[in-house]
Amino acid sequence: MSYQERKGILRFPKATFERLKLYHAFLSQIHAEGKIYVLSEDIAEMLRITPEQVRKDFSFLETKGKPKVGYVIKELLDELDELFGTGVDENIIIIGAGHLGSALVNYKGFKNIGVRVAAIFDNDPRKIGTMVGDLMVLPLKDLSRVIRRFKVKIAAICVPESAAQQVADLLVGHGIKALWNFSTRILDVPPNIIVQNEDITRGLLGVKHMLAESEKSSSIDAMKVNEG
Amino acid sequence: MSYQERKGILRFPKATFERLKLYHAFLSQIHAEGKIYVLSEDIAEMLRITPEQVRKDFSFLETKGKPKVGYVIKELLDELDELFGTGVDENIIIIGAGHLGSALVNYKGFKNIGVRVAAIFDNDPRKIGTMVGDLMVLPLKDLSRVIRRFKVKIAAICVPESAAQQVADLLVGHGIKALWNFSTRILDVPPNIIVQNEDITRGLLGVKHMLAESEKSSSIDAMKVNEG
DNA sequence: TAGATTGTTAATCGATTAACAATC
DNA sequence: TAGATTGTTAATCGATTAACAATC
Repeated sequence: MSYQERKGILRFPKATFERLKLYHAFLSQIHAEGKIYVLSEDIAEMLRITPEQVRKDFSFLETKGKPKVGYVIKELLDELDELFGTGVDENIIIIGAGHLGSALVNYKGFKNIGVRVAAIFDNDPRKIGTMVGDLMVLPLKDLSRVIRRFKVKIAAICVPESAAQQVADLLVGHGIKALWNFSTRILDVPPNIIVQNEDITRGLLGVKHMLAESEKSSSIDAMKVNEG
Repeated sequence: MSYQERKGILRFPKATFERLKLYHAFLSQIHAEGKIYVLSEDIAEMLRITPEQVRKDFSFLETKGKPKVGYVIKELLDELDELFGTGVDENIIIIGAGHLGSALVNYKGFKNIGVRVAAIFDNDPRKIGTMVGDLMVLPLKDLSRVIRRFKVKIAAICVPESAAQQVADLLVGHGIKALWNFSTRILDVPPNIIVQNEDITRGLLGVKHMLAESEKSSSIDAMKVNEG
């Protein structure tokens, strides 16, 4: 029985799921460094959580550790890879060929999580036809064709805030299921559409706040914040 | 008594603080559209939470609403602006003049949250001296001078994963207090250093997972995920 | 074996939801 | 006034932490 099938039954607490993504990142890292085993203590230290939390989270997985030895990194990683479907490639499109859109096209990390950029779009005639990385910038009229051809379900919105809602409407109209929103705009879309807000200013607001706090009191814990 | 002073006493639950950032974004939006009042119901709908949650969160603020009228948008916004210190400018630096670093330099949203990019650095001789937006790419040897001169506390890490830890060590060595980490690397830094992980692949992992879930069951709620 | 580490259950803590009185 | 909406307290739910037995 695969994870896909089991998932309906075996559910993770939301908080656990968020941390599983971090474990995945850290485990990939130390696996690449050639490490074989890892202790809950090692993971906890890097992620600034407790070892108990790590073990509790892992108790939702099938991988088991050995007392005094820890967990086999590869085993955890394989289970998480299957859980996150990093092997199953998903085609995404990017709307907006500005700085951010271009950065995404050239982003190297997608292959690790089973994501591929199928196309990039813009409505500026001066950008259409130019190359961004390996891709030629397409006009929005090609949207429908590309979405159908590559079975695209996820679209990244990299347009100015003023155009974000309009673009979201257009994408939803063409059957896009999930919006990866890099604009600061809070999007208004039907409830069945997944929205992942990636507005980076929000992270910085938190940092500014923590800095202000730490300047007053020197005893600060839990200052490592992770997205997710 | 200002918020800065009060903050030590008046604490927000962490979950509330995260939502306050979203309220701030949404309120900015409708304020710009010229709206004067807002109901907890309106906010809840856009943010995919409940009106009760909104009112509960607002109960930690000083701004009060009026039954049947709602909240004065400007009043909420002013309080949140003060709370987040969006008026107090903070200088940040960017390490890595690749696609992402350049996108950040050109990012328009910083001014809304009181952040200014003071400089961008790279160690590639071919990039040093070139212009990125209004800034000239500086060599890392200028780091110390710039940090002191602009009282920089926050640094964005936009270098490849392989260089991220090294860059983090360098920055911490120069007195940087908060790392805004765009690499996929989980950084190992002293506990008094604030780390905000902005690795975007993590958001996409969640989206892929939700898509897989929604393909099995059609009754899905809580699918709008916000960074924080 | 003794000591270290895992895995799990129980206790605590924090966050959300429900209920409802107050008020416009 | 009646109805809608806020603000707050109490009840529920979920997540973290503590405790500790199992095991290598």
